[in-house]
This record gives sequence, structure tokens and C-alpha cells, in this order.
Amino acid sequence: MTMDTPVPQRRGRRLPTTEELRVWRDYIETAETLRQQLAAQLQRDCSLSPADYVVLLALSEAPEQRMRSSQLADAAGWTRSRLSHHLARMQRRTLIHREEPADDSRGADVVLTPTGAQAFHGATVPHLRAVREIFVDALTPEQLAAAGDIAATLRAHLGTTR
Amino acid sequence: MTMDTPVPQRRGRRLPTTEELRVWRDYIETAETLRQQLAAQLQRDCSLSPADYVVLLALSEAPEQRMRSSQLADAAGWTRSRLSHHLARMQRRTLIHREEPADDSRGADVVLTPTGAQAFHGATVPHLRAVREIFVDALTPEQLAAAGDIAATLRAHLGTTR
DNA sequence: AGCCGATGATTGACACGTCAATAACGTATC
DNA sequence: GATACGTTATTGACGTGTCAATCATCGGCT
Repeated sequence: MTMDTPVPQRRGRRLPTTEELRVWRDYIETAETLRQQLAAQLQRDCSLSPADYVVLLALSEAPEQRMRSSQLADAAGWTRSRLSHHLARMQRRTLIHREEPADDSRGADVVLTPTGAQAFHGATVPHLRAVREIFVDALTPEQLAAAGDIAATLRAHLGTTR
Repeated sequence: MTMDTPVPQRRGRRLPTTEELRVWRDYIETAETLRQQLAAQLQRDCSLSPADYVVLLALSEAPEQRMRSSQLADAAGWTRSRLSHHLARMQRRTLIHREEPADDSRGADVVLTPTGAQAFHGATVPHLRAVREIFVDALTPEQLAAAGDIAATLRAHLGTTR
């Protein structure tokens, strides 16, 4: 995209160098491309979005394949709002349905339907295979370890600055 | 650190191990979190989205601060459709406007407005600073180099499989 | 009992992105 | 110069995500 960039540096190295910026863009755009590829594969082969997959995975592993809405939100690291919207869409496709629990009728129990369970089981192997092909197989064991290390470091750093 | 894999593996190591899967999730979720943090910062401080920033950057660097729609799409790595929608939104906010070029009136020239130029100039320093704080400063020079290397490897691998 | 603040979830408006269809224009070919 | 084809860009429908507002319920307190 940019070959050289006379970016205003100086004053105590406040801003990234062009090389640092290049790495940043490579990092973020590559991750985005991978996410996108995986999503396309999952959609094409299984008619599921990555978000669908996350929900179905969590429910599949849950006792009785049901879960409180708020627990699901925490498990996925999602906003309640986001989850609510997404569950509405999934319910339209009968992948899940919602029940009012006996103990606290503010909450909602999200339950995996047979359709949802079937969709998930059909999706898991192709999805994992795609992860292997697109990510794991591309990297040497050393690179893989480094990738894990970098992600952990970035996460830890996020915790300190926020 | 852990070398064993208590997951249904075997049959020619077709699927990722749990460790590989953990790294994958860390990788993709961390990138997503960073993207999200940067977007929030840019929105809060400058009322711009990352997509706005990409467009404004490209136009700022273009001769006469104008560019063919298709070139812009290529530069950003976007679909024409995506660009079209986004330009419509940006035009509503008077960050850019469109003109019909003389030579080929199928095309559209996208032009930076004064408002757009001002928004970009106000955004660039805070944005670059945020990139430094959230990404560059978190990593050692070795990790940064490794991140660049990994991204390049993944990109190269994508090229071969697609 | 009645109020009140906290909690769990939903909703509406809007930004963003994808896909498929379409419109408008250029270009070659006969 | 009319037809056919490829290119450039836009549009509409829809899925997805965010933010702020809302609704209903729970639980404690007086």
C-alpha cells in the first residue's frame, strides 16, 4: 500500500516507525483475512456463521444442552444485547429456542434444538479442518508457539492499560 | 508447556490438537479485541471508524486528494460494493464527495472535502499513538519481528491454498 | 404492604459488510 | 452503427454489531 512514509517521528519516539506500522497492519489485516476465510467456509459448507458456531458449541457442551442467557454471554464474551439479537436470528432458524426458567423469570434459558445439534455436529469437523489448513499447517511449531506467546502478551498488556 | 493432547486426535492428525486450537482462539480473539479497542478509541476521540480512516488516509496521500473509486477499492482491498456503501455514508457526513470524471463517465472520482481533510488530520496522531500504546509498546522487538514474520507466512500460505 | 435500586434481558436506531441484481457506459466486431 | 460483451459503480435485501433506552422482575428495607 505505502512504500515509504515520511511520518513525523521525533519528539521522544511517541509514534510508531513505519516498520512498526507495517507490522501492525500486516498483523491486523491478516487476522481479519483469516477470520473472513473461515467465515466463508463455514457459511458455504454448513450455512452457519462463526457466531452461530460459538453459541452452538457452548450449548452442546452445557449440561442438558441448555444455558442461562447471561452465562452464555459471559462464555462467549459478548454483550447481552449482541446475544439477544443473535439468539433472535438463530431462533428464527430454529437452531435454538428460549424458555422461561422456574426460579427467576427475569432470565431466559437458551436450549439447543435437534436442528441446532445436528447443524453443529455437521459443522465441527469441517470447521476444525479448516482451522488446521488455514492456520496450523501454515506455521512451524516455533511460529505457533510464538503466536500464542504474542497473543498472551498483548492480552496481558491490554489488562494493564485499561 | 503441555505436550499431551487429550482430544480425539489420531487418524493421520487431521484435526488440530487442543493446544493448537487454544493458540488459534487466542490469536483470532486477541486480534479482534485490538481491532475493537482501536475502533472505540477512534470513534470516541475523532468520531471516525477505522474504515473512514482508511479512506481518508488513501485520499490524503493521493495527488490532488482525489482518486478513482476502483483504485480506492483496490488500495483498501475492498469490494466495490462495500466501498460504494461506505462512501455513501461518508458523503452524508460531508467527509468526501463524488464527481463524474471527464474521460470515462462510468467511473467516479472520490474527492476529499475540507471537512474530511480536517477530520483526518485530527485523527492521525491519536490513532498512531493508540497503535503504539496498544500494540507496539506491548511487544519486545523480537516479538514484533516474529509477529511480522507470522503474518507474512500466513498470507503466503493463503495464497497457495486458494 | 409498598417503594427502590440492582439485575436480566429485550428493543430500536443505526453503522457496517456481503451477496446478487442492476444500471450505465465503453469497446470490439460484424 | 447495431449488437454483444466486459467494466464501473450503485442498489436492495439482509445478517451482524453497537449504543442507549426500556421493561420486567427480584430482593431488601422501612
